[in-house]
Amino acid sequence: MRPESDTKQKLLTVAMDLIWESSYGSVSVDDICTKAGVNKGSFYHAFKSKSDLAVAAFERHWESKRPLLDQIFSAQIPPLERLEKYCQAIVNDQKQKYQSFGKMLGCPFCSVGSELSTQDEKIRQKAEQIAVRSLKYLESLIRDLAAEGLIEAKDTAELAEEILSYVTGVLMQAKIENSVKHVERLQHGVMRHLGIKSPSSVTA
Amino acid sequence: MRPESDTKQKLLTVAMDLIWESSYGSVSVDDICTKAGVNKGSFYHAFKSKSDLAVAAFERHWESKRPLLDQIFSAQIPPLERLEKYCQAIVNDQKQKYQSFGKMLGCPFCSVGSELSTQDEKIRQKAEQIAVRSLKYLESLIRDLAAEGLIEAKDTAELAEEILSYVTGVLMQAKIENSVKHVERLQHGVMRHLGIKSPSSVTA
DNA sequence: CTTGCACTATACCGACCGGTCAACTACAGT
DNA sequence: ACTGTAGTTGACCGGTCGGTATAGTGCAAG
Repeated sequence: MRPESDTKQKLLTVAMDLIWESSYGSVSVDDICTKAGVNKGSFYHAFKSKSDLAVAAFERHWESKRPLLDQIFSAQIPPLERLEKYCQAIVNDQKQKYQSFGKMLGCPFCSVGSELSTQDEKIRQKAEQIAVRSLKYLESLIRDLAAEGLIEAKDTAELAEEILSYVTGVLMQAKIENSVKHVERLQHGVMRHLGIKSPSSVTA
Repeated sequence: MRPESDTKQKLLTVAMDLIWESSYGSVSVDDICTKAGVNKGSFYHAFKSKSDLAVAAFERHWESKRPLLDQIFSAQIPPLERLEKYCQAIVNDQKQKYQSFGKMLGCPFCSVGSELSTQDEKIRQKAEQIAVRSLKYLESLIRDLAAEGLIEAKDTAELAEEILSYVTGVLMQAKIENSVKHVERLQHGVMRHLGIKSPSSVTA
């Protein structure tokens, strides 16, 4: 086929969708192949295992989100506004998924990471790597918030980890509660953790 | 057998252990039966499905933790000390599991809840119920902290949800990172979220 | 002794699992 | 036209899945 590897791309997209909607364990290779319109043999020509596909799907999903993240966390934007946009992007994403699927899906990296971290080391490492990448955005944001005197941060790295834990925790609880309500207060909770009082701008 | 249902108890305990160590999807009914020394027939005499067993195991695990929780959150203890003990209990539990299994296991309710919330409504509801029970402890604690003037809490329920999200988020990240380091800062992070400065007592 | 019942034991079910394989196709370089 | 190779196809593998069927056990009440 001409288009490089159409098959690979299709498999990655479909795998991410299916696994995000249910779980790694409950989605079979056949499920993925069927929905992607790809034969079993082609699957194993493109990826050497189901686990391998999951790792690649993680990477691809992150890459697909990067442009938006780079935009949100742009140094051109005042840090407080970055924070707002970040939280809003998460909330919007979750709401959109909720409308599509009728249920809260949470963070795919965390859901699968939490499911498989004790069993599949490669997937655990990938989930960890993505957490580390997320922390880079947050650390930079926190430093800039401190530079503007909005917060006092002696321990930037630790604070970033706390924020990430909180954000992912909220998404997990929202999934368990299967409700958007919880996640809508995300920004408020993040602000409280950072010790920022402000009602800030409207941003609407 | 005399001892009521020894079989049932054994299955519940073994199921919790195995599922906590790996995941719901990767533990089979046969695995559970073998490790519990129970035959398949007896399993399905005691529980009508694997999912049913999981729900019962959740309930049993919570009940086994209740005495400790009631003790930690006793109104006889100053609220700040309750908070410290709560965090310490979690850290100790995680460390102990880490030593036993060589890996971080996180919170079983959250791991399984996150894995199955979109697929098994009964398990989702059980996980949610346990979250609600946990919130009761936290809300009461927060009210008492406010009564002592240690924090200002207009929105007790929301604050309790935030703390629970943070705590479970930390446990999940610790599992993904497979490190105790992260979870050791739990108390510090909780204090920050509550806006309590104090280095407080040593408690060591 | 006999009946009834809670519980156990094991063989078994069809469906499905992740993964393999050899035959095949399409196309690039020669 | 010939060959090497990347990619495709679908039948097929042994094993395992959650769950069932049925026969058998020990025991307490009649």
